[in-house]
Amino acid sequence: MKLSTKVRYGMRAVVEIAHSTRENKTLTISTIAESQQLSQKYLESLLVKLKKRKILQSLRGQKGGYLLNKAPGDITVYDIAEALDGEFNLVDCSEKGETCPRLGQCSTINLWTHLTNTLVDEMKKITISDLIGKDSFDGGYLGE
Amino acid sequence: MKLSTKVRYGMRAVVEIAHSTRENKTLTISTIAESQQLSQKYLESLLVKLKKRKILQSLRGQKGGYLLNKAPGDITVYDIAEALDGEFNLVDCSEKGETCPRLGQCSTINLWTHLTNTLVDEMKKITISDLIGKDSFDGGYLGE
DNA sequence: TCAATCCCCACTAAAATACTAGGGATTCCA
DNA sequence: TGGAATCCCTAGTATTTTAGTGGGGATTGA
Repeated sequence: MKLSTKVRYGMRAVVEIAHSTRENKTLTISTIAESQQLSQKYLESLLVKLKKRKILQSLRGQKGGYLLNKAPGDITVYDIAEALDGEFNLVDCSEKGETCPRLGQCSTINLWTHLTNTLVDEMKKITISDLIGKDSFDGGYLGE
Repeated sequence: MKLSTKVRYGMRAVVEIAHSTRENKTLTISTIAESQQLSQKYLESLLVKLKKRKILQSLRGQKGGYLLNKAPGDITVYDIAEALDGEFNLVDCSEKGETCPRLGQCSTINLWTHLTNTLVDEMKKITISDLIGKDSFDGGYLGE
């Protein structure tokens, strides 16, 4: 069970854009694609999804590029993961339709939803601020 | 990102075996395979892994079958997940080798390890007791 | 002797992931 | 008006992971 590369690329792209936005600059697809070593086309497909979820905004034209659409503190890790991978769930909903013939009621489904919630809650607590603030680099919220 | 069927099947199998062990009975592969609707061969491959990790024990011969090898309270959800899917990690270790050329030091790797730890810690807190105790069925630790 | 685990292997099928590639429209600054 | 950028939609491929299926023979113990 691995996190998709989409989410990892997307997260790093948002972090890059956040730094740039802080300096009132836009960031172009080609710039990000180069720094992350992936194709412009593929990256574009990710950024479009993030824009649809209002996480990013974009400007067209010669001085165009991407910007954050919200304050870094208002963008959670979950927002980004959901935008790129869809709703987060460790098991498919169809599982709920299954019944455990031996136990009458399957006790494991509660376990999976509990674990899903644990992870989702944590992802919702962490924002882009936590990732770009200087404090976070050494000993902050996510530090060792 | 979904939990593998291995872990789901394996967890249910262990729960079944736990119930059976409580009554001092062994449980055969064929019995479990029937109740879970999967092939004996495939189930066998899962149970063998669980046995290697000392989660289960088995008896051969005519009255053979599977039993828990530990008290239910000593078997965590993580033990089972790790036995069947390998070490749990939301990102591959190779990620650590990557460096983010723009930021000097990539801040997202800490995020992924943090989330991995969050989930692993939670899985280690929950044991088979939590799943088979009558209390857990309504309003217990995992109830809802 | 028979019912069970044990152990090892080879193979397939299906699904998800991770891209690649192309093309044309629109916008906006210089 | 030209060029640099996003926008938008589509089709396809390649790789990897997951999820199994199937066979065969050895060992154990009531």
